[in-house]
Amino acid sequence: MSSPLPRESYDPVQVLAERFRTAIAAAYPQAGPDADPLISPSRNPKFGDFQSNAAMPLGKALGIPPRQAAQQIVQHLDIADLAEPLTDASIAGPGFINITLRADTLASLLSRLDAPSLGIDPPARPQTIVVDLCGVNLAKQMHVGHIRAIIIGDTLARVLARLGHTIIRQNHVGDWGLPIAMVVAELMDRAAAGAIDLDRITLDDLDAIYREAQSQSEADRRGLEAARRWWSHPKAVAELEAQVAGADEAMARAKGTLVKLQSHDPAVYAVWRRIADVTMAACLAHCRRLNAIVTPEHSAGESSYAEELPDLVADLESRGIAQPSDGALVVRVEGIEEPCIIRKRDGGYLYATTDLAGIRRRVQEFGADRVIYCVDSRQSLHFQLVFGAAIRAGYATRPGAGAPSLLQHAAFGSILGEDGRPFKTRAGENVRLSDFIAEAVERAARAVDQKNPDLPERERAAIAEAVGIAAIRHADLASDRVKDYVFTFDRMLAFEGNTGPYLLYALVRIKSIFRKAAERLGEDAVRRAAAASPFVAGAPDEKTLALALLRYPAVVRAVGDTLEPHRLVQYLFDLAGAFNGFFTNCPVLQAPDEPTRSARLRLCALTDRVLTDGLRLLGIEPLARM
RNA sequence: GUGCCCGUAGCUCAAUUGGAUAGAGCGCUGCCCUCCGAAGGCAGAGGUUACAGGUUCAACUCCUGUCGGGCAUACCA
Repeated sequence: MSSPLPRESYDPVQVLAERFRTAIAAAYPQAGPDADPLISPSRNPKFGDFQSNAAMPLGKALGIPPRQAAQQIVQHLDIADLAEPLTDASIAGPGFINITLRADTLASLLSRLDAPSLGIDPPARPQTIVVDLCGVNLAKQMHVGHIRAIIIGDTLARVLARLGHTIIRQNHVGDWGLPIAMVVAELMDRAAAGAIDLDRITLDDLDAIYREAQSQSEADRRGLEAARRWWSHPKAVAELEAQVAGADEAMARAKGTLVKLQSHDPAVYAVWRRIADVTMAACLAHCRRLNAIVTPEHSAGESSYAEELPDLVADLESRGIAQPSDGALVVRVEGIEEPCIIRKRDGGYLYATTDLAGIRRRVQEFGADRVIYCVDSRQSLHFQLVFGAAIRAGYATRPGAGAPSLLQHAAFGSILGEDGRPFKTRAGENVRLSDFIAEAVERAARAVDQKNPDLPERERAAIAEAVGIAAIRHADLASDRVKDYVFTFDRMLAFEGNTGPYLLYALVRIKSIFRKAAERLGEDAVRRAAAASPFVAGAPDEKTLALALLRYPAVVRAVGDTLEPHRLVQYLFDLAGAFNGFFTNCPVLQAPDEPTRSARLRLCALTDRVLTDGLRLLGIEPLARM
């Protein structure tokens, strides 16, 4: 079948845009070649498949009634080979031009889409993109708060890689500084006293010690200040002063430990190493279970920047970018009142200092064109300051490049409980990530046992794991990244409506069709039909499905541009819905004739591929049965 | 105090970045399995998009103000 379409065009929006651009240029040469055809899929099927909104701004710019402009455009428009003939009724409202594609156009667009790339071709100039994700701290148990940085970061990395860019994942590990030194010191004491066995220490133990040390030093200090201000009962103050003296002593000891750590004192370093190993083993295991690609090679601790910091600060100071302020050293960023503090009065460095070193390494050593930080939205001021400082310092510019690389904070909101407050256990504690995942999988297991008790137990367990993880990832990606979202297990694992399992289920139905088809028609016949039958998009549900499929490449690109995974989730929900409509109204194996059956088999195969591709971008592993 | 983010159906969320009558899911009321998996589909009810102005052919979307909520605000990460 010879097609009138340009070879490379699978996207109806682009094909139509080209034709409209030509028509506009012919009708209104004075509008210039840049006049935007404003093609978009129609929201409402009764307005056809696509619409052009070009006439309104054009009419405005040229002082012509928009409907008249629309008529002029239509008169010069040559799309008879693609679309149903345009009539007076095609121009609606203030000047919308409605287009309904011909069934054979849809068929040939679908066959273009049905290439290995699924319409997502490598960019002219692939970028190197660093994605900062996960972000754990040593000696701290992971909790639900971490899943967003893992899941969103992993998804964005997958999408950008799919778009053909080179991705460098970076798990920025908080493994340095006084808090860690305190844990090291405490651990060494306890080990020396024979109270613990370093070889058998768990992350839970470390977490407990960390929190003890942390709360002690902070609470005492705050208590003393409050006491001085409010009570000022001499005895109470004296008592607290004694406690703070104890805390100060612990602090002094931690500082000593930190110095030894920095000089790689073997005994101290070994304990620190042990803490890092225990923490990272747990972290990477969690990531793996969540289907997030984070490995040791992706992990760079703050410790790896420690030695660069004095030189970095000296560099900023000598070039006059950093200036003293109130004893500290700061970088001023235009338009922001707060300064970016890079060295404390006592000479210590801060996380902003480390992040500056991080940007320098990522841009200048790794050659990043773009650095994306998947971090909590509460850090947004911090990143504004650090980005501003890095750009001022030139650290964000690749050697030889004219302009700074793109630094982006892909900020995300918090996970809230049903009461609208941060998601916590009944006791008010953070929900441990392991408990959280376990509950999701357990609930999924109950559903699988109930709905499909005949499957072997092993398979049921594997399905429950996949469904539970799918539900978690979907829930975390489904709504607008920057907003907080309200989480409940009940809703997430109701398995109805826009959930992970719904998407998996649509795919399971497709797989089931192919299983049955292979039984009845033979594997080879099915494979041939699925790979090469002419597409047909005549029935309404076939057409809806076809239009949904054709949107896929543009959606993936939009996610890469906006860093908003919920667009892909929403799209896949639409696609799954379109397939479910097709499934109920367009029998495949019972199709009225052989050509229809083959065409539908191919449509199923393409839907399978797009759905699978999209789910994988979300880090959701497809299933054959559930 | 200042800055940033947010306010959409009873609940949880969308709205192709300024386009037509604001859409889904849950819940509610009814249907649809002798037919490829009902974790599905179809239909119904449910809205002054917090409020008041403004910008324009067109505003949930942009601007100003008010109210309400969250977060952040110099030496912790």
